[in-house]
Amino acid sequence: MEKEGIKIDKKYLKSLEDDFQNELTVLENKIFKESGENFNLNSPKQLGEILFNKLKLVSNPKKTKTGQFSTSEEILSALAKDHQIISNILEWRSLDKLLSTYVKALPNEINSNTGRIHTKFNQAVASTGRLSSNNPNLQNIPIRTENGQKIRKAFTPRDKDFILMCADYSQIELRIIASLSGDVNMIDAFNKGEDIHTSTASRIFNVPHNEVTREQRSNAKTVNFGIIYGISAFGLSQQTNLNRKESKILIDNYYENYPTLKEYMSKQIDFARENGYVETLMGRRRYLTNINSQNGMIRSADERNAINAPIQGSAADIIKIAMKNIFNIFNEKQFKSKMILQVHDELVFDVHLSELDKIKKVVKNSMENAVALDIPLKVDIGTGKNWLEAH
DNA sequence: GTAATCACG
DNA sequence: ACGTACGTGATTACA
Repeated sequence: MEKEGIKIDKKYLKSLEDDFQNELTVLENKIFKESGENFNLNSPKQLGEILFNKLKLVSNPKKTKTGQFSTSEEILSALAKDHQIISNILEWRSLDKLLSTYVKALPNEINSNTGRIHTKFNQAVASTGRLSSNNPNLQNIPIRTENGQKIRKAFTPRDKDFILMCADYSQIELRIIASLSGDVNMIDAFNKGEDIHTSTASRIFNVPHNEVTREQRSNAKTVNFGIIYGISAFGLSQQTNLNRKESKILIDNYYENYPTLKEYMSKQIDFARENGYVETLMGRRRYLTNINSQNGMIRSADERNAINAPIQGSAADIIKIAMKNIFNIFNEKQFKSKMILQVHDELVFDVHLSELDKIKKVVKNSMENAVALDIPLKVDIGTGKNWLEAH
């Protein structure tokens, strides 16, 4: 994958650079006018001074651990409703991030021999066994916002005879925790092919499947993610519109509905206390040296890791097995198509058009059957003339 | 070199 | 009472 690299559309990025730059200038002028002075918008320190000392937007502003005013997205978003300047700052921030980290930086990474970008995939960095990517990081290319999606479009097939293909695991971490725990309620939902978040919502809010509201599904989704992270009532309340008490009730409901999952989580923590490590499906260990710490906060962090590491790590094991099998088949069959990126639960391929049907089958089959769990693994595949379309 | 922020799964 | 979600990397400011 490092050697193959991925092609980007340099001209397109250049025009995007101009668009973003123009928009930033407009926002900048508005912000400075509203502030009554020019300053470095990229300095959280200067920005904090303006917002909270000069304009006095709130009476008791939150500070970071070094005593500086916090101007994080989380803090500013809460103020956006009442102050136009805030929404302009947030917009400027996100646009400037995209411009400096991606639009301007990526073209400089093109290798002059291949005309493509060659990242590094590190195999011994992440403590859970995931890969990481750097120089440049191609595992955090934007996708969530509209402007971010414009950047994804810059990633293309290597030439006119190729097409990009993405294959991603659907809900792999929840499927893993369902399988490892053996919780029949969650296993059932996956086996029936149900939308897992709707299914969870139906259970924890005690309403029929077809009466689950958007908000209920959204909250259930957050709880499902929280479970993977080693949930706390506080953490959940931060991520939802629920307060701490409501969050606790929801978590208790969750455990009542998935009792075997709860049991599994307790057993993982007990195992870690006893042995000082936890392990993944394939036996990769994560040592947890603070699992018996007297300091509650430090101990809790290791307890969350005792839950999370086997899940995140097993997902990493599984996709690595799939990658190895795919690589071997590609070699045997002497395909012209190449595997070019891995993004944790997703593989990206530069596919020769003549091979598309075969490649689709090989990849889907290899990923879905990398290991046998108590639940089927599901893989979604897409193709397109750029990375956004293929997704 | 560290802190703050924010991009992704 | 206290402080908290898991895993990464890049950019920028600033001491």
